[in-house]
Amino acid sequence: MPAKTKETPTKGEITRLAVEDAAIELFLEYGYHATSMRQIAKRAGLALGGIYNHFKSKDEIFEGIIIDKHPYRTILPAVLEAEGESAEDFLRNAVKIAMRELGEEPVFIKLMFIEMAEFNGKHGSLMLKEIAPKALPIFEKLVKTRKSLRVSNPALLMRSFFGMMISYYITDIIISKSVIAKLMPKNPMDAYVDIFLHGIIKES
Amino acid sequence: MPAKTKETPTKGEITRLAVEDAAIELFLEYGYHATSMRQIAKRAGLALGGIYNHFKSKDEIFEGIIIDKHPYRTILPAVLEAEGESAEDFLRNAVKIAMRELGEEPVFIKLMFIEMAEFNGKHGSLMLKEIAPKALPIFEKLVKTRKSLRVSNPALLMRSFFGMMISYYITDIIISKSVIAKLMPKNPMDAYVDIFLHGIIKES
DNA sequence: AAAATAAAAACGAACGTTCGTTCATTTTCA
DNA sequence: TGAAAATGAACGAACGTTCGTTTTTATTTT
Repeated sequence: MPAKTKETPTKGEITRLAVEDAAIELFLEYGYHATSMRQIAKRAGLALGGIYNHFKSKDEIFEGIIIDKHPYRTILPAVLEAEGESAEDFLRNAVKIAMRELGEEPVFIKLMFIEMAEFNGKHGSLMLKEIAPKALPIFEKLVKTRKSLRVSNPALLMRSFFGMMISYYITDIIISKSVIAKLMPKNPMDAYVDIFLHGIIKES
Repeated sequence: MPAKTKETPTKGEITRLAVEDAAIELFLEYGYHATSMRQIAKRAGLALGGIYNHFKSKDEIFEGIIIDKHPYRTILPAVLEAEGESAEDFLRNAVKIAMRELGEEPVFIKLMFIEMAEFNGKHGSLMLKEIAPKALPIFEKLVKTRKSLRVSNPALLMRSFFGMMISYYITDIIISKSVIAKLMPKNPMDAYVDIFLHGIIKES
């Protein structure tokens, strides 16, 4: 019999996950403070008091969520395995992988809004401290080894890369229900990445 | 005697502004739902009930704020007056003007977070509908007349432009208290705009 | 200019509701 | 058979809003 690596989840673990899933849905829809413990309990399918067998407080639910849904869990490791001959290939692949992991609805991006809007960035440093140390070396290596890069500052390159990703999803949310969305190219993300790589100005 | 263009503000107008100013500060710090009417009243320097002589509800305060602080009020008109021989000059100037109007602390950007996080984009369409119709023609003209542009889709160009601005402020907020901020170039916005204009890849 | 007056503004107690959390108890699970 | 999990009533606190009243302001009339 192998050492117990992954037993069948216990009842408590199932409930705990159900609470987190319910809370995510509600937080994304109404925000953190406008979501009540009663709503969470109802959607998770248990009584109000039952939540407190798995979480000490409402805050702890949110913290549990941002830990479980944190990009360093799945997205970052996947992105770090991106490959490519040139810097351009590498970054294109990295974006593709990140998008695949983020999925259609970028839960983490929206959680970031909530965190910034309702917690004033209280958990922000935690979020960043997990990502930056892992990602920065990649961009440092990129700058050093790929001569095809115009940008020589790794931190700036990293900021620009993540900024591009974030701004894509934000503008997507903002324009998704407007006529502007219909004016976008077929693959807006490809076009977006292309601008990041080559800029908007035609080289003379 | 000139037609009455701007009389001295009445008492009510002064109080109304004081309430909005107090509310902005608190909303930016704690978010909308975590800010109470009592906090707003206290900071504005009047009694709880007094607020309701100027606003019908808490929601109406927020709406009053996003109308007063809306970019189409001051930022957009200023940006639309940007000039420049080439598209690059024009866009560089536009960014400079936008930054000057946004100021050090981009209140509108943070209000946008609150709106997205706590109102699920309820006012979003209003925000966009005011900006897009006014800004899009500028980018259309830009694409048509400036042959130096790689990007031919005006809507994409506009989205990319605003996305770049937004992502600059977001990443600034995120990294401002981390070591990454110290790794940035002297003028990060200039470097950021440069990437937007020319991309990160060196043309062969 | 002073007095009168009606509207606007300010006040703070009070209302009904909802909030997050606790608790004693019962049920389910290992 | 003990521990873990689930229950829902209960608690005190805080919420947005209302209300009757008083004070201040702005305008009109002396």
